[in-house]
Parts: sequence; C-alpha cells; structure tokens
Amino acid sequence: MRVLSLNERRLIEKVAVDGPLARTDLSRALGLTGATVTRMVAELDPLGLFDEWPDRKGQGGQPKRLLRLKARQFYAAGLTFSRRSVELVVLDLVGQVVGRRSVRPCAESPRALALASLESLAGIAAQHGIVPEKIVGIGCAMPGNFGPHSFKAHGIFADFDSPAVVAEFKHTLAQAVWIENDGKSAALGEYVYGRQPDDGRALFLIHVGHGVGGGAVIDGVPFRGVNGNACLAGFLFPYGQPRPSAFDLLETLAHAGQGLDDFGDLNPILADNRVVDDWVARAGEQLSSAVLAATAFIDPSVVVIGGRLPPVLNRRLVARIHETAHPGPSRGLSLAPVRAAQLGPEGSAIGAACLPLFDTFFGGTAGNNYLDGRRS
Amino acid sequence: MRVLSLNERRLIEKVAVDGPLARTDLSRALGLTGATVTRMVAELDPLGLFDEWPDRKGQGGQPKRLLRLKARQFYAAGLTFSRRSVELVVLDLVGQVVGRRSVRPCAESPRALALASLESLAGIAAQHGIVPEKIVGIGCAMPGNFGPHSFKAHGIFADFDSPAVVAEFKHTLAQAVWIENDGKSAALGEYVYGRQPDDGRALFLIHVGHGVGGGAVIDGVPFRGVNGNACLAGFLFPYGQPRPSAFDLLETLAHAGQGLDDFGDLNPILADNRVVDDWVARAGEQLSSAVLAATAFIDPSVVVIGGRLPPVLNRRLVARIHETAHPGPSRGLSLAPVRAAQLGPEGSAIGAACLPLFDTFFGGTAGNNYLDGRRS
DNA sequence: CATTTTAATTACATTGCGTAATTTAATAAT
DNA sequence: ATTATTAAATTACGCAATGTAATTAAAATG
Repeated sequence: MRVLSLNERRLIEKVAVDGPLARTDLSRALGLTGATVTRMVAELDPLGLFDEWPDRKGQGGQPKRLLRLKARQFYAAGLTFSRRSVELVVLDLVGQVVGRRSVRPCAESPRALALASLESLAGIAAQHGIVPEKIVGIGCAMPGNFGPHSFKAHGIFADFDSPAVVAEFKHTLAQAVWIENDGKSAALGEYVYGRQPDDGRALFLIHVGHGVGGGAVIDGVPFRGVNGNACLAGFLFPYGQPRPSAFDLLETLAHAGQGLDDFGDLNPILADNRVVDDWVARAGEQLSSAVLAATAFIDPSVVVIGGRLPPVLNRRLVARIHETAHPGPSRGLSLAPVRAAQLGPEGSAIGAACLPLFDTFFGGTAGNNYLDGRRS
Repeated sequence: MRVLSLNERRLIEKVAVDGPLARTDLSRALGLTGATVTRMVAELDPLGLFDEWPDRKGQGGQPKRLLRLKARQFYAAGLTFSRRSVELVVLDLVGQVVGRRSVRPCAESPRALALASLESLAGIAAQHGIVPEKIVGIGCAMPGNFGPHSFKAHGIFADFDSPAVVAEFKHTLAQAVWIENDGKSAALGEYVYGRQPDDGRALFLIHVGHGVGGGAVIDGVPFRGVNGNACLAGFLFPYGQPRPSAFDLLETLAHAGQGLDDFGDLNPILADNRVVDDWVARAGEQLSSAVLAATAFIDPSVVVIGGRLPPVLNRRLVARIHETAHPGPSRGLSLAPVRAAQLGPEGSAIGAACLPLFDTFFGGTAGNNYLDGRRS
C-alpha cells in the first residue's frame, strides 16, 4: 500500500465521515479546485476505495456523481481486553463490524494472547472470505498507560508496549500492529465512526472502563501528549476509593451479592436494580467533575461519555451529569456539552481497529489548506 | 509586510530560537535541502531579518556563514493590566525588552486605555527612534476568559474582546491588535524567548496572576481550545477560597496588615516575612495538584510556574512543589518536570508582544516536513 | 601550490495544484 | 423535437515550491 499524501487522506476521510459526496462537494469542503479533486480521485482509482453512481435527484445541469467508500475493500482488526477474555472485532472501511470473537487464552503470556487473537482473526476472515492483503493492520486498545517504565497495567497486559511483545504480535499475526491506550482508541473511534453533526472540532471522550481514562481528537488529530498519556480524566478519583469506572461497578455489585464475571454480563441485571441506580447517581456526579476538568484543560466542543458499559448506562450517566449543574471552570464560562457515546461497549475495540485505518487512509491535517506551501 | 510561507516561518523561528545557525544547519534541522534554504534566505533578504557573518572557528572546508536575527529590525508591543495600571513593553525580534512604561489611565473606558497605551508606545518609540512601520502589532494579555458571552473579567477589562473595543484600539493605536488570555500569552513568551534546552516539545505554563490560569504550546503551536479557554488550571481552586494567585497573596498580606498597591510592590517585603512564607507553603501545595492535573490532561514535557510574581517567589513555589511529593496521575506514571519561568513578572507582557511577532514571523508547523504535500 | 573538505550556489527536473477552456449530461424553453 | 441553459466533470496549460545533481567558494592540510 503506497503512502497517501495529506490531501488524499483529507479527501478519503471526508468521504468516510460525510459521504456520499460528489467531486464538487469535496472541492468545496476541502478548499481545493474541482480539477484537483478529479485528478486525486483518478489517482486513487487503483486502490478501489470508492463506489460511484449518478445522483438521480439533480435539478438541472449534469447530475452529480456521488462517491462513497467501498465498505468491503479494506479491513482492520481491533483487540480489547476484558477481565478474563480477549475480544477481537474486524471492522470494514465504513466502520461496520464485520465479525467479533471473544476468547479466553489458555495462558497469560504474550505468545498465548497472540495465538488466540490469530485464531479469532483467521476464523472471521475465513467466514467472510477476507484475504490477508485486505487487512491493513491490527490495533490493540490497552487498559493502561505508557510510562517511562514501559506499560503498566494488570498482569495479563503488563509490558504490552515493550518492543519485544509488539514484535511477537507482529510476527505471529503477520500484520502491522498498533498499540494504544483504550480511552484514546475509543475517542478516535467515536470521532471517525460515531461523530454527530454538531460535534465541532474537538471531541473529548471520558472512558469508563477498567479505570477512568479518556482521549481527545482535536482538529482531526488524536491528542496523545508527549508520552501518550494525555486526557487521564481518572486522576480525579484515587485508587482504593469509589470511582466511576466499569470495574468499580462490578465490584459494587459483587459487594451487594450480585457478582458478575465480566462487563459483558451487565445488560440483563440493569432494570429495577437499586444498586445500579445508586451507582449511577454517584458515578454521574463524579463524572460531572471530570467534565468540568476536561472543559478547563482541553476546552473541547463536546464531551462524550463512553467506555465498556452498555449504552443504557452511558445515557443514564449523561442524564445524571446534566442534573448535577456544575458551574463552568471559570467566571462566565459554562461546561462543554455532554453526550453519550454512539458506539457502545465495543467502542474501544472499534477505536482500536480504527488506528490502522486512520493511519493508512485518514487523518490528513496541516496548518492551512495550501498544503504545497503556497500562499493565498 | 507580505505573508510568509510555512517554511519561511519555520526557518525564521529556528534562527530565533536556536540561532545563530548556518544554512546547512538549517537544512538539517528543517528537513529541507541546502538549495532550498539558500533560496529562502535570499527571498527573505528584502525584509532585512538576518545578520550574517563568517564562522571563524571552522576546521576545514568553507567556513559556515552564520545567520541570526537582526534584533532591531522589527518590534512589537505588549500590554498587561495590573490592579490599577496598564503596563506596556516594547520587544524587539530577539525578545529583548527595548522599553517599558506603566501608566494609570484617567478613566476606565476603552478609549482612555487606548490613549494611555498610545502615549506610552509613542514615548518609547521616540526615545529609541523606532518608526511605526517597524512595529508589527500590539498584543494585549487579558486576565480573563473568552466566553460565548464575550470577555469576562474585572470592570476595567470587561468586554475587551468585543469587536468594538478591538476596533477602537486598532484605530487609536494605528496598529494591528491581538487579544489573548494572559496565561496563554505568558506560555507563548516562555516558549519562544524563555525556552530551556531540555524543555521538549510541549510546554505547559501555570500562570499565577490575577487568578490562576495557564497556557500551553504543543509542537510549536499555541494550544487554545475551541473557545480560547483551554489550560485553565485554576478551576481546581474555587473563588472565595484560598487559591495560589498573586491576587490572593496581596489579599493575604493586606489581611495581615501589609497592604500593597500592586504586584510590582512585592519585591521589597519578601525577605524574612512569615506571612509570605506561609503563603508559599500553602500555594505551593495547591500548585502541586495543578501540576498533577496538567500532567494528567496535557502530558507535557515540562510545566513552568510563571505569572506576575517576582522570580524569587516562582523559584520558592517550585521548590515547595518538589517537596510535595505527589504521585503521578495514574499507575506507573510520574509528574511532569517543573521549573520556574525564565521571563519573570514581565512574562505575560513579553508573551503579549510575542503574539504579533509569532503570527508574523514564526509558528510554521504542519503534519510532516513535506509541506508541499509530497511524499518521502 | 595542489589536495581535501565542507558550505553555498546554480541549473534543471518534478510535483501538486490553480486557471481557464472544454466536454458531458441533465432540465427548461421554444 | 430542437435548442438553450445549467452544473459537474475533465483537460490543457502554467506556476510555485522543492528536490537532485553539478558547480563554485573558501578555508585547512600536506
């Protein structure tokens, strides 16, 4: 796969996010001339990225020829890690989940993890007739941070970002591998495939998962920080105390005699559950101050509540946040608007799969539209 | 003044920050070819930006011809606002303060402010023989935030970012005018003219001034947020309670019978002052959690403590922060390194003056080095 | 004084994109 | 039905920013 230029990526991302679009629409949206768009689309033709068909509802003049991504032309895989299992999703270019598998690896070694993942991936690929060349890579959404002392997390994930482990994965899976924090993966997924019309230019996601994390995409660029540890909204809630994490909910339930094995088992027990109600009330209040902190530091156009919880819970948390009328971060300011994630509990897996797709096809941004350096 | 291209600005910024440099050094640092640098320097010649002289300590081969900024070729003015006065500094291209004036305007109207500023500026210009064409603009560092409901601050500054007031300033001063929050101005100033060798790519400044604000410059780009209100570290310290602001120090002193008129009067009373010692201990502890928050959200390579206080106090606050051994924002992470500002209490004025200089001459950054969009 | 070495310059090629003219495919008017 | 009219898409041409490679410049070295 050849490396795409900045404007090629801007074009593909635009089609992916706002498509279907005609060449004229693109030229207006990207600040390029029609001639340039025609040329670029022609040059991208060998990749087979686009479907094209005439727009029937034109009212004069030559009808537009609409472009949209050919969904099944490329794929990526995304890995997430629950308490006891590894989940793998395969995503196509338009962000649809082609297949999902959940496995419990026989051991906790990187090699066992890699082999289990490989088996899942091969299974899904065989089932849908996906050849390896159509898979651009594998993203891993890790619940933990990238420190100077390498990756820190629970036993199964420890040292996951060390070059040796990445090499092991790369080798076993015979694919390019991306490693990213789960909150930042989810933010990217929400930005690319869960975006809402009024989301504006800077999306901040609070990730309610193993811990309380977060991620941001600002002007189309993932915001990582110099060590890859930005957006850690969870610092507000020290370990060992009640905190608004999915893990904390499981513990709270276990404490009340409703032990569950994993995040995935939450759905059946949510209705009319006093323990859950109380947890939502408390966690929502806590998240409300996380929204305040995110507004103060990042000043985003939207704050999204997402993570490993079922969508209903995210929505209830958002409702609770709206009830908790916090003042803004400073005189005369108000909190950023808050909404629940579109992508649901698979958000970080989708986000993980997004990493290879984003790096390969999307994500072109520069200081201005004159990408060849010319002046207006 | 013609608008400079991205690479021209990258070149000028490099010379400003790391100069003096030869053309070869620049070509290596910017990822451009020597031919390109030669051409760019030649094209910039009419602006008279550079001094050039042969490097005497070469050890073989043609000696380098070093370039550095011609300090007195361009100027900018920066305005800050204390409790009762307006301070204006004039800065040259290399960041040296050419002159400073402090005035108490007769009234609090924008017009009175503009006239007082004009008088200061004219005075300094006359004293140093600076013609108006050499002044690229005037930056105003405002202690307040940019809300959807316009600028919010104390009486004298209210509505300062409204188009009418900016127009008034522009008209009275006959100069281009920049308006920015004081913390963000100070961060930019510290980045451009106070940078330390190991500061890395992302500088976060906590601004101890009227309130507790902040600013960041990330990969050479000021980080503003969608509304211009990012980096508000002060949200941790609600109004009406003790907070680590310079204003709060004045109030604390006044309460102890040591009333002062303005920030500028602090220096003489600092030594052997129990009230100040106690304040530093308390404020340092508070700032320590602000450093934690900044690390968690921004993950910068350095956190700088700056603002309106005398340099001694900044250093003492930093020492206190180092004593307060906070854990990092998450498992396995540590706090970002902390240091005191280089620029001192004039930092935000210098930063304000930086705004026009930065926008005119510096600040070129894009996704990669191939600014014309070409591939490697 | 010839050789070596590094800096800087120059001539020429490439590329990404804009301008303007042209072609295409539809609707509306005669 | 034929002929405007209109908007989308394409094509031919030009320009600007940069790279490549050859050339010149100015010093140290032997």
